Amino acid sequence: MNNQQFERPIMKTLSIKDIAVKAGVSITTVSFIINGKAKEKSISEAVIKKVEKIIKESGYKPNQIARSLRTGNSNIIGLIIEDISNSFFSRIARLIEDKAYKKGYKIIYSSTENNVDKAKELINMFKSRKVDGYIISPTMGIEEDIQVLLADNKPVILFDRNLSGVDTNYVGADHFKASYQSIESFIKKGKKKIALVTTDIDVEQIIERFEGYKQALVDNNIPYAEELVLKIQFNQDEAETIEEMKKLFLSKDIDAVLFATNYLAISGLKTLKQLNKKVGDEFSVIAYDDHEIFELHTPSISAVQQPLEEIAETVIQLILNQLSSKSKLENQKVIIPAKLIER
Amino acid sequence: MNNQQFERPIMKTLSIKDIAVKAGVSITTVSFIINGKAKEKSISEAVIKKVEKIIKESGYKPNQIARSLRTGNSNIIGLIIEDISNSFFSRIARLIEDKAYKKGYKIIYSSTENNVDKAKELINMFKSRKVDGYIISPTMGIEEDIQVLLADNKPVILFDRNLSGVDTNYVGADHFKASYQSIESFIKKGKKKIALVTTDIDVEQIIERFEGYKQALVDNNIPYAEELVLKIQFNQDEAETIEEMKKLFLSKDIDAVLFATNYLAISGLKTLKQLNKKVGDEFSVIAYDDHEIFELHTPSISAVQQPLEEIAETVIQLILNQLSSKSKLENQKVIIPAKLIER
DNA sequence: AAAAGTTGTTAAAACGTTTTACCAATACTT
DNA sequence: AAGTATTGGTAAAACGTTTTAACAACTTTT
Repeated sequence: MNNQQFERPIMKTLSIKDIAVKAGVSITTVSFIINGKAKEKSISEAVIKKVEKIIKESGYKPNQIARSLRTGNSNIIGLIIEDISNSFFSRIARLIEDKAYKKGYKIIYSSTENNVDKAKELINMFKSRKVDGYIISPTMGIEEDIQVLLADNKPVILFDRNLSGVDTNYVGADHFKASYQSIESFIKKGKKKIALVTTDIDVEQIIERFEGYKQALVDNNIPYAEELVLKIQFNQDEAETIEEMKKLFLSKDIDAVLFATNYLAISGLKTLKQLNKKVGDEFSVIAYDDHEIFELHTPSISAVQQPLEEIAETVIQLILNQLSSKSKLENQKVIIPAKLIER
Repeated sequence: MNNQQFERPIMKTLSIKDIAVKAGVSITTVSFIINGKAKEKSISEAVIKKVEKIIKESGYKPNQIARSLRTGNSNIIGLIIEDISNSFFSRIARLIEDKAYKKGYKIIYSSTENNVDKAKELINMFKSRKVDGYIISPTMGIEEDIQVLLADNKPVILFDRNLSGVDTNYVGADHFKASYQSIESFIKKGKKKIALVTTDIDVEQIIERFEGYKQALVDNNIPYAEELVLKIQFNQDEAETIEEMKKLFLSKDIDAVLFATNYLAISGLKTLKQLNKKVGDEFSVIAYDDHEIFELHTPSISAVQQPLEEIAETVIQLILNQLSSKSKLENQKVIIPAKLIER
C-alpha cells in the first residue's frame, strides 16, 4: 500500500455560537429559534428571520451529540434482530426504518446471531449510546437485561418472539394457529404422515409452531409421532442439515412436511432436489415465513405469510406512543394472524 | 388502547464522578484508568485495582455521548446502502457489521432507496452524529456532499458503484469483465439473439455491465441491436416490469438473456413462468448477482457471483486503515473479479 | 544543599448544546 | 402614578466525559 501522506487541513465546523455571533444575538436566542420555541419565548419576527437566514446560508447543523448529552435522548431507536441477512428481518428492518424515519427517529440496528452474549453486549452498547427505545427480537437469556431497561424506564418492544419471563410489549404473529391451520390443510388433502422440520432453539414462536403441529394432529385423530419431528441445530452447517433431512425424507413414508422457518424450507427444497423427489400431490410442503423463492419454485411452494407490514406498523406505533408519553403506558401484547398462502 | 398510567421511577445512571467519589480519588484518575492510560500516567497499582474493582462491581459504563462530545469521534461508522432488504446489500451489511464489530466499531446503516435527497439527508444525519467514517454505495448526485466529507477529512469508502466525479476510495467488482464473460459464454453455446435486461439508473456499475455486453457482442461479430436491450425503470411496479419483459421475450426470437441485477432476474423468471417458457437449451439465462433462488430454481440458473466476503473485507480494511492513520492515506480503487457460476 | 527528575494525583477547561432564571424596557390597569 | 403584564432577550449552569497544566512530595543528580 502506498502511504504517501497529505496534510490534514482543519475545517472548523460551525457551532451555535458562530451563528449567534454572526447574527449579533445570544446563543439562547438561536437555540430557541432552532427548536421552534421562538414564538413561545416571544422572539421578534425580525430576529427570527435574520437568524434563520444565517442558518440556511451557512448550512449550520446542530451537533446531535451535544444535544443528546444535554437532553438525555438521542432520537435513535435501537433495533436488535437475529440476523439482518435473513430476508424476514431485513424486510422488517426496512419497514421499521422507513416508518421511524418519517417520525424523525433514526434506527441503529445490529444482529445477535442468536447469541446471548452478543445480545447483551448490544444492549449495553445501545444503552451507553442513550438510545431512546428498543425494538428487539430477543434470544433466550436476556430477560434480566430487558428488566434493567424497563426499570430505567426505556420503552422496549419485543417482536417476532416473546419472552415469557418479561412483562413488556410484544408484537408477533399467531404462530400456533398458523401452524395448526397448515397441518389441517395437509390433513384435508388426505395426508397421513406429516413431518415437522424445526430448529432446536427454544424461543416461544418456535415452540408455538411445534404445539400447533401437535394439536392439529391430535384434534384430527392422528397420533403424534416423535420420529416425524426433526430438530435442526441452530447455525449448523447447511450440508449437515441436508444430510439429516435426507435421512428423514427417505426413511419414513412421509407425505407432507411443514418447515418451521424459511431457511429450513430452503434447505429442504435443496434436499428434495438432490434426492430428485418432486413436490406435488404425493409429497406436500409448507414453509413458514414466505420468501420469493417459494413463489418462483417449480412447483410453487405454499407458505405461511407473516404480515410484515402490519407487524412493523404496530411495532413502530407502540414505541412512538411510549416515547411521546411522559408516563409509562400499560404493556400490550399484539398478536396478528398469519396467513397460509396455498400455492 | 388502555392508558392506565404508572409512575416513572427515576434510576440515576452512574457517572464517572460516582466512581471517583466511591473510590476516593479524582475524576481524572478514574478516567485515566478507564482509558488504559494508568501506566503512562503512573497511577499506583493499588489505586488501579481499587478503581477497577468498583467499576466492575457497580456495572458502570461510560456515557459514550459525553465521550464523543469531548473527543469528537464516535467509534461509529455510517453505512449508506441502496436498500437493506435487497439480499446483496443485507449480506454485505452483515459482513461489514461483523468485521467492524470485532475492531470495536459499530455500524449505523440506512437505505437511500436510490433517492438523492434521502442520501443527502442521511449524510447530514451521520455528520451531525459525528460518525468517524462513511461506507457508501452512492447514488448519482451526491458527489458534492462526498467532497464536503472529504474536505472535512472523514474517511469515505465507496463500494459497489463508483462515482466518477470524486476522488476517493472505491471497492467493487469488475462488472465490465463479468458481463463480457457472461455474454461470451452465451456465444460459445451458439446463442445469436442475446438480450440484456437492465435498469435505467445511471450508475457506473450498471453502465459497465452494459458496456461489457456490447463489447462482447462486437468482439464476436454479432451486431449490437438496440431493440434487444430492455431498460426497466427503477422502482417500477413489478407487474409492469413483467409486462415489458413479456413483450421482449415474445416479440424477438431471443435465445439468451442477461439480467443486470438479481431482482430483475427474479422478475424475469416470474415472467417466463407466466409465459410457460422454460429456461434450457433453447433459452439461456444468466443473472447478475447471485441469489439463493437461482440455485434452487428448476432448472438452476447461472449467475455472476460477486465476492461479497472479499468486498466486505476490503472495505473494512480500507476504512480502518484510514481511521487509524493520523494523516490522510492515498486513495485506492480496488477492483475485484466477479465469478460466473454456470449451472 | 540546591537543582533536577520522578511518582502519584488533581483542578479546571473544554466539547456544543438546552434550559432555567432573570433582566430591562415598554404597555396596560387601576 | 404606581403597580402589573407583556415583549424581547440573555447569562450561566448543566449534561459526562477527556485532557492539559500544575502541584506536592520524594528521590536522585550535581
